[in-house]
This record gives sequence, C-alpha cells and structure tokens, in this order.
Amino acid sequence: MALLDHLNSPQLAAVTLDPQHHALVLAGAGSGKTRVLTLRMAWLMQQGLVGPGGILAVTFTNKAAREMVTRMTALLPISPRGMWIGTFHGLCNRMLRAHHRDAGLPSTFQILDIADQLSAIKRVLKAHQIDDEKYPPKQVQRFINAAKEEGLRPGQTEAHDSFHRRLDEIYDLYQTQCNREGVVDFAELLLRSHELLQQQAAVREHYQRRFRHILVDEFQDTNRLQYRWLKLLAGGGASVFAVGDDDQSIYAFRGANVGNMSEFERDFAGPHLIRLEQNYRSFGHILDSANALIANNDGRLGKNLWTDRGEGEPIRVAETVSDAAEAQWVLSEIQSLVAEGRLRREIAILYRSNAQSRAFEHALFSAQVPYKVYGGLRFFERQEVKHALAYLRLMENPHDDTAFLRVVNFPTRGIGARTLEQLGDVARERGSSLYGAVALVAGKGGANLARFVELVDRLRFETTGLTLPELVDHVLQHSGLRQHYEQEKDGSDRLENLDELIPAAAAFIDEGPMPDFDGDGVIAEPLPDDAMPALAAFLSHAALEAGDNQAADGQDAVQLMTIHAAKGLEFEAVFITGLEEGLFPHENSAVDPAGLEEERRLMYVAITRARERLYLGYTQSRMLHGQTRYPMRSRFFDELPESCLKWLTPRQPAWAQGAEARRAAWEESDWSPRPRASAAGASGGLASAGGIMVGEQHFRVGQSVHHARFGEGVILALQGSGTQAQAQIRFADAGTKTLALGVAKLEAR
DNA sequence: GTGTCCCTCCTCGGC
DNA sequence: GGAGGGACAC
Repeated sequence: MALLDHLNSPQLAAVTLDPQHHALVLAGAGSGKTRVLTLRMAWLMQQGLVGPGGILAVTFTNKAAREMVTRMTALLPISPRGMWIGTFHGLCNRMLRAHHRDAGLPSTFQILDIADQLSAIKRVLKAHQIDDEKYPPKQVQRFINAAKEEGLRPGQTEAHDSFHRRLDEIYDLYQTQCNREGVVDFAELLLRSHELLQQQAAVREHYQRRFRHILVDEFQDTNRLQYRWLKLLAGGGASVFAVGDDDQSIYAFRGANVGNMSEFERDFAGPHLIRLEQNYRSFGHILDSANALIANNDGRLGKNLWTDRGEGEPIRVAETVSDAAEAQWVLSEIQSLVAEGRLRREIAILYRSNAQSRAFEHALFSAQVPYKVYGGLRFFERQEVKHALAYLRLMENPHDDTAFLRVVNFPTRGIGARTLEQLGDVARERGSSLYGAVALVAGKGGANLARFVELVDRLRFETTGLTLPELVDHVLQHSGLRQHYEQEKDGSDRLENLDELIPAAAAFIDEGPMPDFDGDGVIAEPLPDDAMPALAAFLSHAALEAGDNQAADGQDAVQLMTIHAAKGLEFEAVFITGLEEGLFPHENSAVDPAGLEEERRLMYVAITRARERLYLGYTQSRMLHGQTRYPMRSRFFDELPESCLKWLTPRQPAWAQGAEARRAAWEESDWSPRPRASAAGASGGLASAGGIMVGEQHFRVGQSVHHARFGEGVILALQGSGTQAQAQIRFADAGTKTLALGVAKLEAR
C-alpha cells in the first residue's frame, strides 16, 4: 500500500500495530516521529477502523498540531473539521466552551495568559493587604500553577508550615477572584476539564464512547494532570498511542513529568514498546557524540541512535578569549559556509540563554549578514495589542477586572490610584466586579469612571452586527487607542501592530467557521450565529496562540535561538555556543543531579539538531549581568568522544581554565601553560578541574559544597590564593554568596 | 494625577 | 547591560 512505502520495520510495526493495543513509541531525534504519528492516524482511517470523529490527537504546540493536520490532509482526502487535533489547552478550551454550564463557567469565560495571571495575583495580594515581599507575586504564581498541575485545589496542597498554609490561602483567594470574574488561567483549563470529565458521568461517557484512538505527541513533556486527563478519556476502552523520547525531556522545570512514560507502561498493562532508533538526519560523528553524552544519565529507558549515512565531518571545537571573539569566530565560519554555497537559513546559532544573542547580533549586523532572532515578545503579548484586546474582553465580559484595570485609565482619562482604590473597596464590600461597582463611587473620579463604563457599553452597542474585522477596527478607532499612539512620539511601531489586529481578525475568520464544539450535537449546545461567538473565539485564539514573534520576511537569514526553542527543528550546520560551566550547564541547575541531567538532555537536543556540520564554542571571559566572568569550559566536553572532535584551537588542560588560571597567567605574564603547584596531579578527567588549595582542602569551580548555615551549593568562581582565597558560591536556598575560604567552614560533597 | 529617575534583579518558556 | 517597578517631583 502506497501509504506505507519507505518505512523501516519498527516504523511499519508502529503504524500498523493492532488497533486494540496501546503503544509507547520511543522515538529518537530525527527518527521520523511525526511521520509515524500521522501515518498511524491515516492508516487507521484508511482501514476503516475509525472515522475522523473517533480520533483525538494531542500535541504541545499549535505549530505541531498544524503540521499534523497539514500532513494528514496530504495523505488522505478528508476534512480535519470533525477531528480533535490540537494542543492540550486548545482541546480543553473546546470542551469547556461546549459544556460551560456543567463546568461551572459563564459562556463568556476569558483566558488569562501568564502576564494576566500575574496581575490578577498582584490584585489579590493588594486587596487582602498581603505583604508582597514575603509573598512575591511570581512565587505565588509558581505555587498556584504547580498545585493545579498536580490536580490540587485550595486546601489540598501540602501545607506543612505556616508559610505554605498562607500560600494555600492566597491560592484560595485567587481562585475565588477568578471565579467571580469569569476568567481561567492556562492550568485551570486543564484542571476544569479534568474535573468536568471526572464529575459529570454523562459528559465523560460521551467522550469515552466517541474517542476510540488517542494519540499523544511529545509524551515526555506531559505533566501529571495531563496524564490523568488522558487516562480518564481513555477509560472507555480507547487505544492510546504515545510517542516520546525521554532523552529529550527538557521541560521538567515547568512541570513535565518524564515518569509518565514508565507509569504509562504500568497503567496500560505493558503496552507495546517500539523503539525508533534509525536516524535520518545526522552523520555518524554527530550521533556518536550525542549517544556518548547521554549515556552519562541514569534511569533512561535506553536507546541508541544510528545512521547508515557514514561518519561525516568531525565536530569542530574552538576556544576563544571573549564572548565578542566567540561571535567573530562564529561569523567567520558562517561566512565560509555561505561561500561554499550553503543557505543561511540552514545555519543556526544556539545558546543557553537569551542574553547571549547580543554578541552574535552585533557581529552579524556589522558584517551585514542577514539573521533572525527567535524568542522575545510575540504579537498578542505586545502592550498595545493587549490593550486593544482588553477593550474587546470587556465588551464580551464586563466583570473581567484584569481587563478593566488595564484600560480603565488608558488612554488617560483622569482616573487615578485613589479613585481606583475607592472603587476596589466598594466592589469588595458588595462582592461585585469593578464594573458593577462604578455607580457607587461619588465625586469627580466617579464621573470619570461612569464615562468609561459608558464608552465600553457604547462600543458594544455600536458594533452589534458588524463582522469581526469591522468590530476590531471600530474599537481601535473609538476607544482612543489609535489616537493615543498617533500622538505618542516613537508610537508608529505600536500603531502598526495595533492596526495589524484587523487583518489578524480577518485571517482568523477566513481560517474557517468556528469549530463545531461537538459535531454530533447530542451534548454540546448549539451556538447562536452572530458576531459574539466570533469575538469570543478570537479572544481564545489570542490567548492560546500568542502568534509569531517576528513576521517571516522571506529573507534567507541565519537563525538565532535558544536550545529550548530549537527543539524539533533541524539545520545543516549548527553552532552550540557558550559551553562554559555556570552557563551550560547553567549554575542554577548544576546544584542538584536532576538539574544536571536535564542540562545534559538539553545538550543532547542541541547536538541532534545538526545534519552535517556541528561546531562547539566556549570562551575564556564573558560579560554576564554587567560583570566579567572567567568560566571553565563545560564538563560536557569530557563526555564527548575525542575521536569525533577536531580542535581548531589547542585543547587546554583543565587546570588552565577559570578565574584562578587567568589571574595566575596574568600575574606571571607567562602565557606558556604549565601546571601550578596548587593543582598538582591534575591531568585530565572530571575530578581534576583545576582549582585551588586552602589548607588541606582543594576547591574547584563546579564543585558541590555544604555550608552549615547556607546549605547545599555549588562553586561558581574562585579567586585569590592562601588566606586571601575567596569563592563565589551559589546556594540552593540562600542565593549567591562570596565567602572567604580560609574562614568559611565548607564541606566538599 | 502624571511623568521621570533610580534601584533591583536576572535561565530555559508553550499553552 | 537592560527592563520593569517603586519612589518622588511636578
């Protein structure tokens, strides 16, 4: 059958697995994962084993979902309309819209993005006079989201001390506020949807009957709640086809639980485990390096990538004197690659943190090499766009206090902090929204508030019956936003973005009618056919899909991005830069073994992005937080097979690395490296990474230490010697401290 | 009520 | 080094 041509045998086994069986597909980088996933769906339908309505396919990003739909429709002449293919959040939103009453939500519920959520939390703290220094909003936000991702409601979190009991109370206050305002945050979409399925038998049974095949992409990135949601949906006998790679799990820091992979094996009674290990992307040296590196991690499910493409070029490594020099090196290599005829868009510069992009941008810009930086603010996250959306949200749901506060005095209309404080007090007393309390504020402030409410009501009234793009245009014009940015100096960029909302709305409408929330209409309620659902859907879209961060200009440009952003992508040539202790592995992650393993997986992801050429760079000195650091080269170099590497600069022994070595070299004005007495015996290998002796103790950068008061930490930098010796140490709980090694009692770990 | 300066803090980031 | 938030002057 044409559908199955050119598949290797594990791929074929996965695609044509008995439809009754569950499967866990361990799909290595570049092993044809997306192809297997889409072919599996196509095969099931082509064999008549399931119709489009019986499939639920879930991904993490909108991009991945779109790609799946595109590939699918290329394989089979079907409309993806009846199919549930989307992100976890997108699908949960769809379910909650259809069953909002059963889920206890207003039909007009709005979605808070992370920024909206943070401002909602700040309001909670303020309204209840909670000290925001003791309970920093960001920390409260992390606590709430982590609790929700574990499926925990207020009162159910582990409150073993007064601090956490208070956090739990704040969580409760926050949730009450969200419920009153009719808003849900991202984690709430998941949690509500899970509770809906759990508590409403009719809804649960409906979807369990409907979905016969559940497919999950990037399964290693699922959190506990997402896994429970899947389990609940599969509870009616559906087959689950989970595809993932434990070695590419790089999102534990935001709640991903790789443990779901082994749990899946248990819960689904030993599913068929299929390994896709043949790599169609990279040459041998690249894969050998990736395999050797990742072998240093414990508890892997186990997998070894191989290729029949041959060894290819060695991996080129360079040490440079500074971050600027590193950028110059990368630039000159890129110029040679381009001269050889490679496309710039096939070349990627990868880094651990966004701050590193500046040096590369500077070098590329000066040399007039086109480049594109990924990351940063995206369209729907821009201030001016969020302002416009806030007006739209208020028209849809006037009790959305977050939206209210964002624009109540923007553009300024004489409503200040004092007036808003009064308004807040009144609203709290009456338990109403800010909008609902406006009439009770007297005086000049009250009159201004009344004018604002009139404006919103008028906008709603005037736009009835308009199409979505017309509606948006009207609001931009009559809210005063457009005039505001016209008058503002340097406001032209913002004005452009603002106006871009109109075509964005038009494009949204063109993408097709609103998804029928549930095609069979048995449970879902029919929706009225006027502009309001379009607006509601558009607002969901804006929250769930923040849009591109930069318009694609079609120019052939070098790609700059973090390694996280590069996951899932591939390039002919890849530069992995800033391979230094403290940066990569990052100092915040090096304190515990789990963090270090995640850094190693990140390095694994970075290496496996390259098809033909791979370059590794590190530097002797780097500007970080406005300070110059003298880092050691990354420990990951010691985990790569020497036979795969080609050093473009001499490989310096480990003792010649780091601050102490630089200081010594400078003081002695002696650039011929030789071992120093303090590091005698150091001759390569992990344990010998330079450092200094203080009394009987030997310290080195990257070492884990214990301090009686500050707890566990890791040495970031060393300076001085003997009684003058100091160490900069990052402690897990106490932050970064500079300690005198002769005085501080440190235990080596 | 509004605008400006200074102080702080600092990974990775999709939905 | 640079963004964002709070304190303070107009």
